[in-house]
Amino acid sequence: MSNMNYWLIKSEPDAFSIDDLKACPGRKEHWDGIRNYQARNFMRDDMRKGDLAFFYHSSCKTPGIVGICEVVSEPYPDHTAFDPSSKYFDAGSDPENPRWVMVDLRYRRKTKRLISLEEIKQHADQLEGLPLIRRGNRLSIMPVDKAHWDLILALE
DNA sequence: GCCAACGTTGGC
DNA sequence: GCCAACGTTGGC
Repeated sequence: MSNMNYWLIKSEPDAFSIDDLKACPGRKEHWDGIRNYQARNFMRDDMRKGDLAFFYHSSCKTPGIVGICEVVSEPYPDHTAFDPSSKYFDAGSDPENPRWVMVDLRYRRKTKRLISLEEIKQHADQLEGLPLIRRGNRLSIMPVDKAHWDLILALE
């Protein structure tokens, strides 16, 4: 897999944790509800089957990377946008031309320990351009350079 | 719980 | 097309 991409995806553990993903049938789940255009564009244009992603816990006691998952589908329409009863319903998403997409993610493993945001920030000089450590960052799906991926994993 | 940062909406 | 108001994210 020579031209695969690496990612970081955020999830609030109170809503959906790495353990929740692990507990899913087949250890996989569709990653619905992305309603941010920048995150959508990354997913739609650059995320492909076989890519790997850090699973990051946000809005919790110690935010950080807790595991690794794999993209196991190509991007496809997020059907929750068409469901009026869904909290992700978007009347502006036309089923003939879907506005939002999702992918399927499969649990790979947990990291040996939590790699905290605080610790990642300590290596900021070697992680230039990583959106996670940019001020005010709110991206829930972001690309991670291979070099950055390797560096962060080496902290494990 | 606070609040800074950011994205989106909508009036003009 | 500008920009104020608003809602959300997410670290602290």
